[in-house]
Amino acid sequence: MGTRERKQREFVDREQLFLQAAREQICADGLLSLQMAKVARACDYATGTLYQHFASKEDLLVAISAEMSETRVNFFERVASWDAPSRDRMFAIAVGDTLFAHRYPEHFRLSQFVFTEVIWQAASPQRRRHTLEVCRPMGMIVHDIISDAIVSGDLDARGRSPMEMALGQWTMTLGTHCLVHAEGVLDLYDLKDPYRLMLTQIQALLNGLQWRTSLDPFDEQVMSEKLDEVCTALFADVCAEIEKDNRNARCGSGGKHHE
Amino acid sequence: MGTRERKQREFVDREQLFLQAAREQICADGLLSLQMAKVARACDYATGTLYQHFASKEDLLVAISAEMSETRVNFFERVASWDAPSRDRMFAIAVGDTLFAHRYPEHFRLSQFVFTEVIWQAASPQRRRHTLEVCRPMGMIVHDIISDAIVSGDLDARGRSPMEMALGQWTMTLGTHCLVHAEGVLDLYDLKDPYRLMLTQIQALLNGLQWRTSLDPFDEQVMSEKLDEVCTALFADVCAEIEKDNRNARCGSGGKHHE
DNA sequence: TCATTGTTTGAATCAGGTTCAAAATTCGCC
DNA sequence: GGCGAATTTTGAACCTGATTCAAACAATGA
Repeated sequence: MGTRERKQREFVDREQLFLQAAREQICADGLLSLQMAKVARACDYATGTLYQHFASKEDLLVAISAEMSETRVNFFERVASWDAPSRDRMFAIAVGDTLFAHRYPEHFRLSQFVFTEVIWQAASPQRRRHTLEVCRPMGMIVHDIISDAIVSGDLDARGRSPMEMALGQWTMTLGTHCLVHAEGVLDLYDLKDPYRLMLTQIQALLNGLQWRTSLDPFDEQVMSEKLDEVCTALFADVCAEIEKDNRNARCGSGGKHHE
Repeated sequence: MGTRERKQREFVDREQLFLQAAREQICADGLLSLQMAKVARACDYATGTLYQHFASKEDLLVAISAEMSETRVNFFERVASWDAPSRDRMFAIAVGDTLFAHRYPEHFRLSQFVFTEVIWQAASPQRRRHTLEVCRPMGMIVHDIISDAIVSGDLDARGRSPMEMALGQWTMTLGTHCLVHAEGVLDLYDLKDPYRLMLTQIQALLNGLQWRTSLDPFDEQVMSEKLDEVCTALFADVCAEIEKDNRNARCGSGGKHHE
């Protein structure tokens, strides 16, 4: 009899339900006002039941972040299976990330919070392990792109490991996400459209690493073409959705937007 | 009579005292276990008095971060008054930041937390304004370095504003700080000494921006020389302190170190 | 000296995360 | 179906720690 399996599945489903409800609450009222009791109530369960799934509020937050990361991994996977020069794939990673940030504006806000010592350490070790596991493929995909680049002669790593070569782009995207969510900071210097600026800087970085084929990052024409290429080849659906959603409330599955 | 001024000064002193105590508590027991009542007690004041200075716990955290940022600004200022080629100064900014991170390991951990929506929004508007004001000079110094570079012909900004040109390095350093504090992430890919790797990537970026004079970022010899140059010219004291403190507990003014 | 105004105090309040004994449900077996 | 054991769910009670505020205190000034 599949009783055990059914139970298992129901448990997973319920977890999904909780995660979904929590995500909606975050989108609707902000990270600040997420309350365990409210999440449980919203799903018609008692508070205690929620604690069967998540060891603490922090644990829940990390779990949400991990779940969204799975979607993010999917963006990376699209790039991995793209048949294009290594440098274009590397760039596509960055583009995918900016699209992801547009499509799920809450993700990086949450993830910035979650990777904070206070939250991260308060989550259960299993949760932390699982979360890192979920994120791992992103790194591996980048790793493979760089390996390809080295093998094919597009890039001379000069004895550096692939991930060491990746660090610049990685930190640049990460830093951009941080900056975007640090309210008021970009305004200090009147910086608009940080993601577009980031893509320019990334191309400059790739040039500096002498990753073939070099291009002029300040040529708007060329950049727009590169961007379009990636969007149509890999992220047509996402771009369409972003278009559609523009000027609409949207988040996860349709709560009112916070603020 | 200077009664008003004396009062004012005493108030400022007390605030300093609170900030100091809070910083020590964070260093000793971690961000998690900072307690308002304990901070007040440690200074021999009642809890309520602490609230004369800080609107909330979050407000206090932001204030600590702002205070440490003043020290960080000092690092930037040293670079600003350095008589060296623009590119070397730009690089020195990054070096200064890595030294700052070594010297005050708690700062970026805290600042990552503080610029999180949850904390930032919970601080008082005045505090937020003041904090941004404190940080502003850092951007301005970078701005001026880039302006110099453009004027002197070291850099062709191609119509970009100085801060737009700075964004790559800015986000790269920011992202590196984040990564360093995201426990477990660097281990995933067995990355050691992220700050050294960052400096390499930054040189690559500056090359990619065609910022004169280009150098080989993968030449350890050259990089070490550049690094030494900055350390001896601008941060001799800091480097000496770091040397000295190596393998010692230290934080702010000598609490036991957390974890 | 006494009223006034401003400051400090810390016990009381409050919010919300977490626990856990009791109630409900499910399961295995006859 | 009926019964007791095992598991799951429940939600009110508990607990921690931030925040408040009425009373005590201190400085000011006439």
